Amino acid sequence: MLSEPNRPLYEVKAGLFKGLAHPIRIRILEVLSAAPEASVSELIAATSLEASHLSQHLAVLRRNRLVVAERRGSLVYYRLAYPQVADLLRVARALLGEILETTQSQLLEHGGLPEIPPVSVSP
Amino acid sequence: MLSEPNRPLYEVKAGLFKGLAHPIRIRILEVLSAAPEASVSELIAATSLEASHLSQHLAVLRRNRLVVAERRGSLVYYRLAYPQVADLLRVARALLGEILETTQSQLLEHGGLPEIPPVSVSP
DNA sequence: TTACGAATTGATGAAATCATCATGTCATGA
DNA sequence: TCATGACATGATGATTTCATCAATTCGTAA
Repeated sequence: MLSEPNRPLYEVKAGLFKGLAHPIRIRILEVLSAAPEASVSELIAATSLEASHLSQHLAVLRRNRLVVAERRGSLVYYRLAYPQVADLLRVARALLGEILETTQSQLLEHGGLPEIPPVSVSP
Repeated sequence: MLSEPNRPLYEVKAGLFKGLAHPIRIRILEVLSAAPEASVSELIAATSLEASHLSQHLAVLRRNRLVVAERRGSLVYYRLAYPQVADLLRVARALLGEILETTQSQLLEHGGLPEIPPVSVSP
C-alpha cells in the first residue's frame, strides 16, 4: 500500500471527507460504527441498494481508508478501518444537532408571515 | 434561512462533509479554527488564492453552514459557524495521524525489496 | 470441471464540482 | 455623484462524481 506516501497529506485528508460526502456512504459508515462488522448482503439490506451500486460506494470508502474488507469464504465483511471514523460521525451528528437547533430557533424568531394590517373600511 | 428544513437531514449532513472535501476549504477552516475570525484578505494571504476563487470556496462553506460572514464597512470577516467544526477538524487530524502511523508501520514491515540470496559460485 | 451465489470491476451518460476569467455589488471617500 | 477597493456572483470548459447496466472475478459445492 504505497499510495499514501505518494499522495500529499492534504489530499489524503480531503479524501477522508470525500468518502463521507455522500448520504449513502454516511449510512454505510453509521451501520459499521454500530456493529463490529457487516457483510455486504447486510449492507445491501441496510441501504436498499443494488449490489453493484453498493460495491462502487464501498470502493470509495476503501480507497479513502475509511473501511477495510475481509473475505471469508465466499462472503466479504466490512468494518471501520479506524475507531476515529466513528468519532467523526459522532461529531458530525453533534454539529448537525446544533445546526438544527439554531435553524429552529431562527424560524421561531422570524417565523410566519408579517401580520396583515387590519383593513380600514372607508365610510 | 429556510433551506435547512426543506433539505433532508442526510443531505444536510453530506453537505457538511462536502464542504470539507477540498484541500483549500480545509485550509480555510483550519485558519478559522486557529483564530476568532479572519478577513477575506487574510484568507487570501493564507491560501494564496485569487479573490474570486476564494469567494467561490467561501460560498460553498457558507451554503453548507460551516462558516458565517459578517460585513463591517467595506470588509467582510469570516468565522466558524459552530465550534463543532473545529472538533471535526481535530478528529480528522487524529484519524489522519492514525492512518499515517499504520501506513508507516506497514511499510516498515513489508518495506524494501526481498533480499537477493547470496550467489553460490560453482566450483 | 462446472454451475452458482456473492461481490467487484468496467463502461457510460448525467450531474455535480472545480478552476478561471468576466462582470456585478457593496461601502466609502472625495 | 463618481471612482475605487473589497468581495461576490455569473459563465464556461474541464474534471470528477454519481447512478446504472454489463461483464468479470472469487469461493464453494456438486
